[in-house]
Amino acid sequence: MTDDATAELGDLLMRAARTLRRRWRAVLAPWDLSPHQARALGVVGERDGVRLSDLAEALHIAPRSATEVADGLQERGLVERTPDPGDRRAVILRPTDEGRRVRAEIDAARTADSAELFARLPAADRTALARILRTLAD
Amino acid sequence: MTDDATAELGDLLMRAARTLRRRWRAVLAPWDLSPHQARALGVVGERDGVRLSDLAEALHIAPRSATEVADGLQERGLVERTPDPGDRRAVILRPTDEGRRVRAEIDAARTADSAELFARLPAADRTALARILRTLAD
DNA sequence: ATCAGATGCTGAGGTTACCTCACGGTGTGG
DNA sequence: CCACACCGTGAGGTAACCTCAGCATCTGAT
Repeated sequence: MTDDATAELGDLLMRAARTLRRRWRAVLAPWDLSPHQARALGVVGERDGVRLSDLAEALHIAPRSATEVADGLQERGLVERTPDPGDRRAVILRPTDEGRRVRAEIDAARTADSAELFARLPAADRTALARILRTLAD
Repeated sequence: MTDDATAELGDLLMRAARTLRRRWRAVLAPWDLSPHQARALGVVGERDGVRLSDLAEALHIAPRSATEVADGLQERGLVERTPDPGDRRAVILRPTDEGRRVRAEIDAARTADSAELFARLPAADRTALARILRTLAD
């Protein structure tokens, strides 16, 4: 395979990712959440009770920025701040009941959309794709 | 394949794309250009002479924002604004000599990096990946 | 036991990359 | 020939990041 073809591979990968990102954004629209907020809600709901600093690490953003993401989610009533009983400096983020509900809905919608997109591929291709991508992702 | 596995496929695709994006950013560092600026330089150099509005369309941004991207590239001496002889409202962007040189260097570096990354894969996988991704990208 | 230094969150203020709106200059079709 | 559309840009706004400083709190070495 020539260099030219590998360069195109990068391009194709980017394009496919963009397709996925666009669909993801569309899936999210009904809840009026940004992809980043949805991801944050996912992190908070994953383990029940997450420190702000843990959220920052999970989202690869500065701790200060995690405060803002939490503010946004809290304003929408999806998460709440509670004091950490073990460390009075820290704040624990927990999903509210609605937060848990929304998270579950979004999760289902995302899974359904993903299934729909990848249904274009025969099963063998899906397996191959997964294997190949695993090799590429760091 | 279960829904769960297709959900993971989406995840893997995003992760691979992120790897690529990170590398791309690193490749670009020596020229102190953002990915977006590099892409803009690529567009301007591709067809010699591009309208600002064409640039906007190519980059999927508002015309007003293309002005700013052009400003940035012009400040670095990589492109220049020339009047469109056929339409006195319009501005044609052209790469300067250095712009052309930088574009070529970046292009070579990107191609080399892409080749290095995809060299992890056997040739058959590269072909398969290209075919599969083409199916997915819109 | 103490206290110097590290850690956790957030206010203040900055940057970047977008956006919309309004405008002046210019093309164009009825 | 002129109403209207279109080109680029100034003005001003927003979202999502950032750094730095500060306060409260924890922790380890002495």
